[in-house]
Amino acid sequence: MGGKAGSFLTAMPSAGKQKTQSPLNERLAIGGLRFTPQRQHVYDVLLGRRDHPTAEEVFIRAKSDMPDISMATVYNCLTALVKCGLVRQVTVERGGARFCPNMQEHCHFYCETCDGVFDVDWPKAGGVDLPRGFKAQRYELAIHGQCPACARRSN
Amino acid sequence: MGGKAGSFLTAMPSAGKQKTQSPLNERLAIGGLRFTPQRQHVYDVLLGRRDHPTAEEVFIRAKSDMPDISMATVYNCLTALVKCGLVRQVTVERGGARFCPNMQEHCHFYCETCDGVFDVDWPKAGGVDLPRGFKAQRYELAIHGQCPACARRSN
DNA sequence: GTGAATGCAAAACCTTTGCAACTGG
DNA sequence: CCAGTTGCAAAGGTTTTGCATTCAC
Repeated sequence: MGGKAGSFLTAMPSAGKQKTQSPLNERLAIGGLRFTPQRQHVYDVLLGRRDHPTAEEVFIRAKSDMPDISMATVYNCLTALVKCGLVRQVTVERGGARFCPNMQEHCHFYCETCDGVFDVDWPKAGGVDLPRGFKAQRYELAIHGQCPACARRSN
Repeated sequence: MGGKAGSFLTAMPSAGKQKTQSPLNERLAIGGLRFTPQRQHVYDVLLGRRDHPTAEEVFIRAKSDMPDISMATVYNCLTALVKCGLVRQVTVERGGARFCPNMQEHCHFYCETCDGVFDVDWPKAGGVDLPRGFKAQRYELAIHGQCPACARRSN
């Protein structure tokens, strides 16, 4: 709710503002999508922050550097980024979807107290015996509980 | 669930109108919630079908036997059932939340083609190394892919 | 040049809320 | 009796859509 929903994470060598727009460029092309400054910028906004912003939060951050960008375009860009495999869409129980540029195998930990979302290593995705005939493409594990800060506070 | 549409699937072992309102009854009481005919009926609707209906689908089904029930009440009942541990709320990427009266340990398989939701055994919930300090309360695994029928059709 | 993407506003969709009347314990 | 629940309608928040304009390829 009110809180900043900050979620820091495992140290990631993310680095800000690399000029390698190449991957976006090419990834979009593969999917028949066009490269636009808006898509680059939305992607940069996501890369620049390691929390898991909602579409609206992305919009606000994007707008500060690109005042004319619209909400509809942000949704369009996010959808394009998800389609070309650079961003994961994370569905939460309450509130809007969140977006995450970490494409490594991992799952999400949701703090029920502060609503923060944290990345957690999950190397062995899979490992479920599916009934015959089912074809799995993607596994998503959500863990609900309390993050260290909130757990400490409620002790 | 009553008489209408009776043709197929007399199969459900559940039997109509059982008098065992006891579990709902008690479960609600434990949480300080009241037993009402609406809550019983919404629960019956969920038990009577093994798919994973949305709130609106529950509403439509409930309304056929209880014409005065309102959407707000359906939401209220579903929330109450979730709170007292008789129903799971399942969040999907597209469309509204779905509700599932199967409380055994299992995960959900989402067919990307037909949007169907299937229960899959998942005995070993857990098995993730959480960073120090995180306290897990609940694990939810979602598997996305194609169900047998859709997989066959797209071959 | 042409179709795709943008920006804007309105619509659609899902869920919650306020409130008077009702009811379960 | 009284707090919790219902039904209704209206509001709230999120996402999509229609359309004229602009832009990437």
